Amino acid sequence: MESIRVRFPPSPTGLCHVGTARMAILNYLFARKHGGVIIFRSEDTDKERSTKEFEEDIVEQLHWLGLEWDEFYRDTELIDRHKEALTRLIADDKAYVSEEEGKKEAGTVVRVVRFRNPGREVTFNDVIRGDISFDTTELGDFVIARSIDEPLYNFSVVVNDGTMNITHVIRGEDHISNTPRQILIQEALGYPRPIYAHYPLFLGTDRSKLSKRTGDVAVKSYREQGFLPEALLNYIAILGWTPPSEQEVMGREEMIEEFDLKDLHKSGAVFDIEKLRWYNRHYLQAMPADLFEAEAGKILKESLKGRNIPFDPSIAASLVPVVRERIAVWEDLRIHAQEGEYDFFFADPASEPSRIAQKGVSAEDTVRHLKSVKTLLSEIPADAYSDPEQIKSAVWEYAGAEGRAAVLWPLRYALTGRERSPDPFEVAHIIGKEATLRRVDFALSQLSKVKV
RNA sequence: GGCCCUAUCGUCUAACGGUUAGGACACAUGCUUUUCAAGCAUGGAACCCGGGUUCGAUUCCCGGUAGGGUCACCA
Repeated sequence: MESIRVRFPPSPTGLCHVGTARMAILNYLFARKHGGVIIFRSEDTDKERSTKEFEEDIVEQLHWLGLEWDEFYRDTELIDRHKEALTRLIADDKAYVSEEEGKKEAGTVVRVVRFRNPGREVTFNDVIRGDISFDTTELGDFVIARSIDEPLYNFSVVVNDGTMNITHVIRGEDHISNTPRQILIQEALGYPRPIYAHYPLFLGTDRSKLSKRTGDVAVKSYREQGFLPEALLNYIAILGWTPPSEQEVMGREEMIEEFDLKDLHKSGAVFDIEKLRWYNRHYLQAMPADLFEAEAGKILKESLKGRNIPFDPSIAASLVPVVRERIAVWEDLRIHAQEGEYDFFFADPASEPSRIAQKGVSAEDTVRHLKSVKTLLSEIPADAYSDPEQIKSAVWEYAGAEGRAAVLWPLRYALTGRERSPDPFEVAHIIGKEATLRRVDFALSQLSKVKV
């Protein structure tokens, strides 16, 4: 077979959505697998709805996902070849100019170009679905151009695909019903028929076509929420495709290696954000520590600033493992940070006296425990705080003897001022000996107030 | 409504006539160094219905039902 040529033909009438991304990903994997050429073609035929901004967004988001292409075109810049084809069709009497009432404004007369439909059955083979047949007589002499200068989508794609020697048309099944009329035009123009593969659409949670109504669809919005491109790429590719290895987590190269159109599914799949989050957590775990630290630090710093809490980069650095196991998406960290979940790492908490004691444990016992713990913690050298295990072993025997909850809860609360937090040893390790002892002292002073 | 497509746990899926119908996400319970998170273990959870074909159908065929897509001078 001659070399493979595929296309990404988004229409720039909206932000890049996950459906656009999927179309690009599937074409990309296929082309790269076979060493083919990828053509990005902005289908801006509809001048009223198409904008430069949308086109830029699509290009930007696809690049963000790590996709590339070899050639770039805009449909409107291809008008000469559309006109040539249209003229030829009319000259051959395969299309004709028709004067009729304008649909947009009643009473006006327009001259549209209609395709002379031979009216026969069209059967085409779809790699994913097998043979599909349509009786095209019901289509009638459909309109292919508003005027000689304004070709319509179904006409211009055929000319574009034909003149660009596209060999494989891989697109969503919403185009199945366009295929027979495109084939008719294609045959009238004498272009070879490409190989078709129509994959099913992503579904929203209500099982209808995924749209703004049924879920978040803009790639940009996932990006802003802090999803990683690898995660989105992996999830979108795998949803509706089972590679031979049946692996779910795969990087780009691995996916290219395994890709085959035949393995695409025939039925639609619900786009599940929970599973996407799971993928994202996975890729966040795999992220190099320094990159993770940079991003996490940025978010923490920004959040702390709003509450006038001093940011300490070295503390932020040691927070990497703590944060890493608590978030699936960067947005989670933003929310947690905003709720003050990490404030105590950077500034002493204002412990509520009434919450220091573990439920059911008296203030007297709690004071006794905290004092003992303080002694134990002050006896170990400051550099032992570099290892949470050493802190733990200093206190562990005592806690075991007196009741872990009774001892450890007040310690943890004294250090964090929160009902929920990482364990006290991890916290002590991060804030260091000095702050640890200071916070225990403060809790003790708070308790003395409540005792009266 | 016409035409086209589809049909396994809540969701994503495996199975290519014979399986205790497998896995992942989510969920529930338990465990681990109080709480939270993570991790680990365990558990509940599916073959749309009816006819055929066959010794035997989740699997093949037909019909029904349900869901989706599409019916523009949008793409």
